[in-house]
Amino acid sequence: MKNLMETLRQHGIQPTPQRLEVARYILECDRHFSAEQALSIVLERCPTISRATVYNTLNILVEKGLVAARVLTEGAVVFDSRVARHHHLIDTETGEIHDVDWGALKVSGTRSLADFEVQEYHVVLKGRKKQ
Amino acid sequence: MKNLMETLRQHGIQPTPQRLEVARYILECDRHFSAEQALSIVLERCPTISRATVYNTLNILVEKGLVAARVLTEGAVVFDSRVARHHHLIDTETGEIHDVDWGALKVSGTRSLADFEVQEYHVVLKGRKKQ
DNA sequence: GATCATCTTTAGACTTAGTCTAAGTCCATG
DNA sequence: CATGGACTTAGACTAAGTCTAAAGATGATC
Ligand SMILES: [Mn+2]
Ligand SMILES: [Mn+2]
Ligand SMILES: [Zn+2]
Ligand SMILES: [Zn+2]
Repeated sequence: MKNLMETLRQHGIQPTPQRLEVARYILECDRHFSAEQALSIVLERCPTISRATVYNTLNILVEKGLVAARVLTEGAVVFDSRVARHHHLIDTETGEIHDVDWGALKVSGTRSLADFEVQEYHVVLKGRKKQ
Repeated sequence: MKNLMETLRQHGIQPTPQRLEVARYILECDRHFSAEQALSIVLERCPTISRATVYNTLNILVEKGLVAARVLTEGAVVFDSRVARHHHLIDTETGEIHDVDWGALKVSGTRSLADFEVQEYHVVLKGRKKQ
């Protein structure tokens, strides 16, 4: 959607060609992707981009709140272009990660955790498609 | 507690000296530990044990239900000697992982997730100690 | 427009967690 | 004693990610 360059600027990120390619990938791709996935696709359009730049860019985007980094499965951090809070369901057969709307689940008790101040939480579900 | 050798046998695991050392570590250590942590401590008592054996043993213990493997933070799978279901709270300042009793939180809505059959779920909370 | 500082990118080395392999050890059984 | 199975070992290998040092681009200032 809307001007990528503008979006980056509004978030205080200098829009370089490399950063724009990474950001473009995020808009076009699956919601959840790893840094290595992003790297290999961005490389097709921008054959000289370095691994370091892709990782740096993703980390900047996380820092500035444009994507979220989530630790859901083994092996690689997953970047999530949906930053609004929601839960995740992992298909135990395929490994696919599905979003679960925040409103679909209700968690109670988080306010009463003894001497901890809870800043955020989310539910990680595992299951499989019916049938 | 109780005879380690017996426990392994009861779970269908051949109790070798190396496996007993790994199991002993689990009983004595922090509840949540990484494979590399286990390796470096077990090495002190059993200086020729190999990395492969420690990883293999941990994986067998998981398979047989004696410990649980959890993906909670970046960087390494965490093994959890408390296998009964519970939630986790990650201290954002120290990185420490704390257990939250299953009964302390209530999650509703997991049964009504459209075409998914939920097999298990847990809540991952982030926060910090009050004060 | 030339100068200089700062920001950014690059290739590749490096690190860490984890897996794999091939050879060797240690039984048990015939 | 021979064979086989289960187990361990060292070390090579892989994959994700970080770091570095040098080169390149940008931008403010004169
Ligand atoms: Mn790995
Ligand atoms: Mn790493
Ligand atoms: Zn998501
Ligand atoms: Zn736990």
